Amino acid sequence: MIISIDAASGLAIYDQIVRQIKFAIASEVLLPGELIPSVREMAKQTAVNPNTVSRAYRELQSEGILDIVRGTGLQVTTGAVRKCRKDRQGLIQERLRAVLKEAQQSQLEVDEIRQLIDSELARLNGKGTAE
Amino acid sequence: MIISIDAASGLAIYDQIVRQIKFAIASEVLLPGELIPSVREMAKQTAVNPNTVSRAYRELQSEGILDIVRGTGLQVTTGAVRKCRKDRQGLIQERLRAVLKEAQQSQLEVDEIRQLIDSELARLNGKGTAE
Amino acid sequence: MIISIDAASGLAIYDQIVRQIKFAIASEVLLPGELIPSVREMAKQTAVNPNTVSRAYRELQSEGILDIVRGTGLQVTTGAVRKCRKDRQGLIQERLRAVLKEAQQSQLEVDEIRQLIDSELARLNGKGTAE
Amino acid sequence: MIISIDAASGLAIYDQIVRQIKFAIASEVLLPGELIPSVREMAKQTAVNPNTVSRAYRELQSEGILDIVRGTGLQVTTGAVRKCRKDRQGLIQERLRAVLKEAQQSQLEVDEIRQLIDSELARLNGKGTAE
DNA sequence: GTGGTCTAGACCACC
DNA sequence: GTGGTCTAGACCACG
Repeated sequence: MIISIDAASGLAIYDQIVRQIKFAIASEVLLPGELIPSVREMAKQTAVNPNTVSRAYRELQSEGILDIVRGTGLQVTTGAVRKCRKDRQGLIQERLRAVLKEAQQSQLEVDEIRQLIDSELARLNGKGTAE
Repeated sequence: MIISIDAASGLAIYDQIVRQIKFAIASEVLLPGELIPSVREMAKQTAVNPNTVSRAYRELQSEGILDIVRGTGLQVTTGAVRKCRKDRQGLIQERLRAVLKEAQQSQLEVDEIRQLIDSELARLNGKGTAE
Repeated sequence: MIISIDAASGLAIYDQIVRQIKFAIASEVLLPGELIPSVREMAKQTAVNPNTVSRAYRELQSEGILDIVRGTGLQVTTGAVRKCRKDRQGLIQERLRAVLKEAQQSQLEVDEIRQLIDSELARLNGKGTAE
Repeated sequence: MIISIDAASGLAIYDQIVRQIKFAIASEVLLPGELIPSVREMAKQTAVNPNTVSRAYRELQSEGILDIVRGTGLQVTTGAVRKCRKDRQGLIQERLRAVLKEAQQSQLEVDEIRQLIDSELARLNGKGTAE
């Protein structure tokens, strides 16, 4: 599982971690029962302070998505997949809605918005395919 | 000009005001030379703290989009339209890109993403038409 | 509202704060709509690090007991009283149960346990009355 | 001797073991000279990590309650009974005091607290009798 | 002034 | 090794 942090995005780092882990579980990159990377390991991998990682993990625990195995690590719970699947679309939708609402408010022509969307999707796919 | 604030969106309120005023100028809802609503009036209309409105106006002044007319108020500068037009697409694109990138990272099927986009666009247009 | 922290109790400090605030709300010492003491003020009063207070407040927020009023402080929500009332007995019961279970396991005579309870209750009441 | 561990209680597992062994000695369920269950056996019986059991035993050794018999195991020392008897009431009292103090702080009516205590005692006795 | 976030570094309990 | 807790101190956004 690869977590990529964009410190300049304006989104809280801990929240980026939370969301990406939910997505990983939703798409079964992380499976129930599996141990997620340790706080220290994730901190090293993402170049983020361990406390920040810990906060993200705590959040996931309080949502019932992770379970502590004392002295061993944090485990994906059995109910996590369903919960994360359910969350995934909502998380994306929420942000998408805000952006599209703003796009509309900007009085850009609908065509221009669609064009922007298409070019960005193409850009992402191109990138994804290229790598 | 109607400014609508979404306090729950997590986005900075002053920034929502800044962006929406830029959009209003770009689409010539606000014209050069025109006075924008006073801090007090805008604060009342948007139910936002006057200090926050003031901060947004200060930001726009420092970008050369608004001009102080002593004893009268703030007016849109002559160069504002071109500047805001130039900004508009970039501001939207930046946010759109971040959202679509996350959508892709979430491993949602491209079809599902497109579906979400279409349903949100329809929702917005429906709302816009209805009102 | 007075929060008293016992650092030697073994209970997490943030949790002591959470519980005592819940109790204050349950017994209407803190009322819905009221602002609770600021993070810095509470930190000063309890001689605890502001981060620790902040964590307690965040926990209460995520349980829907506190609400943020941007730039102003944290407010007791309208639903908080019911929620805290419901929690209160459970929180006490949980700890009481554990202690009594251990007391029983210790093979102390039931009479001895009752005697201990009575003497502790008397001690507390005496103290409470005296002060 | 039956040791029952409550992993969800938040109390240190090794301490639960220490205390219950002390109680067993105080009530002469474990007699001086007797060998206590091996680390491995105790670990199996309680479903606890052997290291944790080992730590508890080490603690009891350092308090002079257990004695190592080389190649054989750990036995209860002759002075243990007196020591554990002396400790027992204090250990219970300490916890009881903390819980009752919190109960009082919670502004629950004294009657309600007594009711809780009685129902918990009844519950425990009922359970104890049933088994 | 308010809370939110992040970093850095410490100590503890458990495996 | 694991996570949990706490402290100290910095910076930001909002009112």
